[in-house]
Amino acid sequence: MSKYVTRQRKVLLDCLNRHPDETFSAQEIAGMLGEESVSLSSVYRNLAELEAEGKVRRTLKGSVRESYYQFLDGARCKNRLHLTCTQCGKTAHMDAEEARELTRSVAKRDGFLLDKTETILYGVCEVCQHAGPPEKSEETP
Amino acid sequence: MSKYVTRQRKVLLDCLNRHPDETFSAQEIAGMLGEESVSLSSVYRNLAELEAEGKVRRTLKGSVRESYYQFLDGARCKNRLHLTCTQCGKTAHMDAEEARELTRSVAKRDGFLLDKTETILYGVCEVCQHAGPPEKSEETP
DNA sequence: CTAGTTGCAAAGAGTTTGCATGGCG
DNA sequence: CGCCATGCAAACTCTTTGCAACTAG
Repeated sequence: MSKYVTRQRKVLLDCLNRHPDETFSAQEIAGMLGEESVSLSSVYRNLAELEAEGKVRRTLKGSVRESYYQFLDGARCKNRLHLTCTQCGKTAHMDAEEARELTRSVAKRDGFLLDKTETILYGVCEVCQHAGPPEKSEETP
Repeated sequence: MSKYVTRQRKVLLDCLNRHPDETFSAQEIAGMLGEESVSLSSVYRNLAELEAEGKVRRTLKGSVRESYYQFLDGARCKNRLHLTCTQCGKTAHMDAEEARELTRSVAKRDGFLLDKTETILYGVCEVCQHAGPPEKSEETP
């Protein structure tokens, strides 16, 4: 799709490459790049292109009507399932073997053909578990 | 929350009860009830209430910016994971034992604490697999 | 009668699009 | 120089909200 290598495109890709496991809204991304650097519409247009190329995944977070975009490292994501932390937003990759087992189990027991690219498992990652639950007002006395 | 039993509320609940495993957008629901029967805003307001009570789950489908609502049968969903078919939109329930195994596996191998209420596995259900892939234009010759 | 609900229309928020300008090749 | 990409602002869509009228209990 992309025929020209523009400054904006470079800045965006650079940013995504630096944050392979995180998800951001279009507005957050525009903010990270500096509002003056890339216009919001270009961010949207480029993300849409990247999504079509399979280099970026677009998800809908929580109950909000806002899209979140995540850079996909082809090699790391191949045949894996994603584990996204509902607290810090980072994504871990289930290893291929484990993913295969799950796929097999679901196929056998439920007759369900799991789609690895669409499915995301939500929960709390190791780091956040140890950090304890998010404090309600301040730290627990 | 709901203190009064209004006609609109009855109609909506009735409809949801009739379609426990399917997901619909607010507009689709309003349509099913008959536009003249319940106003769109009331549909939204009641769904929001039901969601807060945990009787309805709100998800964001595909890459669209539209919310989809699904009636949750408390008993059936307890401790289960949901398997939603990307083709027909219906949801099946992974049995409790299988869900427990998966939770355990993910905890041990990835240190990830799975959230059963948030996670939905996407894929193709048994029926749609046998029905073959969705025809592109018409039936395969 | 009183307080929760409804409907309508207007306000909001995120995303998309039309069009002129700008920049890559 | 030609065509793609950018920016801005207007257009869109889904969802929320304010407010007066309505109605369940």
